[in-house]
Amino acid sequence: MSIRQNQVPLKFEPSRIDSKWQSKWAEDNLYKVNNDSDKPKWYEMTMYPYPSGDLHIGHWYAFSPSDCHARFRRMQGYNVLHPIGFDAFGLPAENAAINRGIHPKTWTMQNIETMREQLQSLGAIYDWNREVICCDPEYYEWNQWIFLKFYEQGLAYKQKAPVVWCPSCQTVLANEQVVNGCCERCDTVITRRDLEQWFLKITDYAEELLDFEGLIEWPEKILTMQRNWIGKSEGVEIQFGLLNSENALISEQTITTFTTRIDTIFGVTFMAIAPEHPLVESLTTKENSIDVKKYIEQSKKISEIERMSTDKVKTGQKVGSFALNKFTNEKIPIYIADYVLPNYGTGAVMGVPAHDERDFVFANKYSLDVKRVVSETGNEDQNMSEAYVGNGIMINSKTYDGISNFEAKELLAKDIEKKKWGKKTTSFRIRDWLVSRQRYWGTPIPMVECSKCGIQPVAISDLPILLPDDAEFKPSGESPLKTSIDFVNTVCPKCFGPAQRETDTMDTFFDSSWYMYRYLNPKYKEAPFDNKLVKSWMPVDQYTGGAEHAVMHLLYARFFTKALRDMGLVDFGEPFLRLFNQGIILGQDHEKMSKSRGNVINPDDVVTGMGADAVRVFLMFIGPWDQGGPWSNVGINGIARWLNRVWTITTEKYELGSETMINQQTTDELAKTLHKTIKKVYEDLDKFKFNTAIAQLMEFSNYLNKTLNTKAVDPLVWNSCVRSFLLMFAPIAPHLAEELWEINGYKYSIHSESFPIWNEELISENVITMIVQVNGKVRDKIETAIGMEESAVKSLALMSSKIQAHIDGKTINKVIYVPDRLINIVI
RNA sequence: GCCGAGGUGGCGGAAUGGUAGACGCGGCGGACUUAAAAUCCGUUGCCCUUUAAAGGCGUGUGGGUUCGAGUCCCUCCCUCGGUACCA
Repeated sequence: MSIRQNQVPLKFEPSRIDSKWQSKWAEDNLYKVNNDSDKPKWYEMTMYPYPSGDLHIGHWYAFSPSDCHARFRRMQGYNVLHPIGFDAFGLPAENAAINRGIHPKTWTMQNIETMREQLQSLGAIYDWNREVICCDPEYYEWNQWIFLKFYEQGLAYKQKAPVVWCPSCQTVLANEQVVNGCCERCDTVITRRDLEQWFLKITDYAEELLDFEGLIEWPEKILTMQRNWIGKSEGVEIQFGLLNSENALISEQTITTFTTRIDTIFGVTFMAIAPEHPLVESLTTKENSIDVKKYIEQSKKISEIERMSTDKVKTGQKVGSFALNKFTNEKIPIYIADYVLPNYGTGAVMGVPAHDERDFVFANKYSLDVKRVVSETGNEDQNMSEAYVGNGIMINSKTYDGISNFEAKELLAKDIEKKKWGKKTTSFRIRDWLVSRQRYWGTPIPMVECSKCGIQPVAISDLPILLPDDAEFKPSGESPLKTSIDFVNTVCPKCFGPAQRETDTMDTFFDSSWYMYRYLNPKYKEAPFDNKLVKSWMPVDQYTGGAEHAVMHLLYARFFTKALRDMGLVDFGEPFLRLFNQGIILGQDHEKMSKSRGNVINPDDVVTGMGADAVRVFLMFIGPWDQGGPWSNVGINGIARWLNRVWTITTEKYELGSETMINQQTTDELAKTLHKTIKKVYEDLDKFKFNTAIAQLMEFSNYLNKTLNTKAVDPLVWNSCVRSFLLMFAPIAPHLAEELWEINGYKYSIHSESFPIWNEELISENVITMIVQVNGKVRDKIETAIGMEESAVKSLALMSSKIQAHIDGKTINKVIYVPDRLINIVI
């Protein structure tokens, strides 16, 4: 794919120009960002890449438009910080190490080397002095520092939690390593294991994370996804009594369920609890114990697989005991069922088949009663073919009959609280963030376990806790750090006796939750970030990146900033004020790019042949940035042609011949076109509408081309048009713009210039094309002066022979007049 | 299933409720050339028409609102993305 057929030859040497300016900019520190500036600040960030070792076209699609936007802000007069770094910890490094025997550190650092070079070929305004590499101890030391702060605040805690386990590889798997319930590497069916693991209490912030007030401009789609992810629902917790099969109360104990539909309490016909529920054992009667055990075993194994592949198979197992509905005094059977999740609500569900789809399916399968208690407009039929989940009037609910179910919800909740049977409560879907990874290539969690003092935090003065080089990271069934004796054996920070280090490492989302602070001064030694710089630069004004990070990364980052704020470390609550999500670049076949499809485009090949600017411009031109779109080897030729034309227009000698006449009208028209162009390009770049901005510039260059042929304007006017054009071109095609700026004899650098400003007066028209419609259909167009009266336009329109032909003596019922736009004659 | 985005020429895509198809690709015709490529000029939604003029039809489907709908409302179909037993 390195040689494309029918490639349009360029009039300039792109590789020469690219490297010429890239090295000049670097030498001059042109893009070094000054922290002290009179200009207003603009912090524009793009999500940093994982150093996979190869910069693919998707990276170009993410980075070149964001660079263009940052450059535009720069030319608008902002002091712009547009940093880049590497998300350098993570699984692929460890996999490469396991497969190829290279140390993860070596592999990662080599990849960063090559990717840094590839990134430089973009010609972006990155300030490389601020590069962040999070596998560097200089960075992860502060991960540990922040972790200790979280621990101090009670936001970090250790608890048993299940992990996905591959019995064959003897290793913990990440969710994405599980394919159809099997290990992606060896295809073995996975199981689960309970391990003591570290969590961050993001749930403390669940309510506040739902508040998006502090954000200026985020896509509604992302907010919805975050809302759903947090999953707030308000309901009632209510206790049920417990009976054995002889109707005797088992104990004073009760079982609590959470429901959002307390209005259906009279329709409860069974209770379903999670197989993991703590009361399962005590509720299981002798005659059911074998079956219950079997069901629990089975759900442990199958649940994950079933969940992924099948839809809504509801199974359960009777435990033998009964629950007592305190409102009806009815005795209802208790089941364990894997559709009830142990970690949501109370892990127990009151089954109301008539008004819940899942309960309905379950009741059908086990022949349980269906009892309708909410009536949809008078329908009291008890033979239901499906659950009725809507609202209505209460029936079969004793004293609550006849009122709306909304009202009943309120009354019942109050009643329950009065009787002390339960309480109103709010439930969240979001769970605490599990940050422990049983992996080598990550930040060591700075904790120590002492047999005398228990879990102890490492002293801040002992940071960083370095990742040892000698750990065996090949899978063994334990955290790899356990194999480094020197690492594990340490001294208790409290009693100075022998102790062991925590051997889990941190989730890489920990790194990316605060890297925006570190960019400000990645070398800062006193703290994770320099407060003075945080005050002047944060929060990030514009963040761009893929929508795949809608919930995890973006939610974690918001949580971090709120937690840091509550510790008094920052004084704002949102890290990213504006967010824009780019789409996905597709292959030429309109399919997602993948090696197996063979439709991958290697940007290096194209850049070598056509230059960075051609690639940048094409990627921005194919369509709206947030929609993504297909690459095209043929389509990029159009860009090459355009760049050639730009080259010609801006380098050709413009001189008036002896017989050339300067035409005032042509000059005025050119000025108007220029100013219209400036307005359109300015407004489009502002809103990330690169495709239409470029289209407008193309139109303008076509117009300039015509002017070049007629030479009917003064050379001074011509030169100022070329100058303005180049300035608009600069953020889009920075190398070529700089070269042409130099050829035209302007002072280096174009990238230190301001974006042109348009003059609204020059844009206003005095003659417009009036559309004349008959019955809403365009029949003629007439030139009229601006601001013409309706009556005048009407008589002009009626004079048109084309219009006459359509009216043809019929009576005019009505005339719609839109000033300076159209007139519609209705007959 | 639910949530979100979208469906416009041969293709990528433009269009504050007011000229549908900007800009570009591709195609066609011409100029230049021994020739080809490149370049330049012209042309290009479909139908009818020898051509032109003049019509007619056209933004996934079917309805509606409006003087006027790609755009607003309702029904359905399809594509893509996200998410999933949340009680």
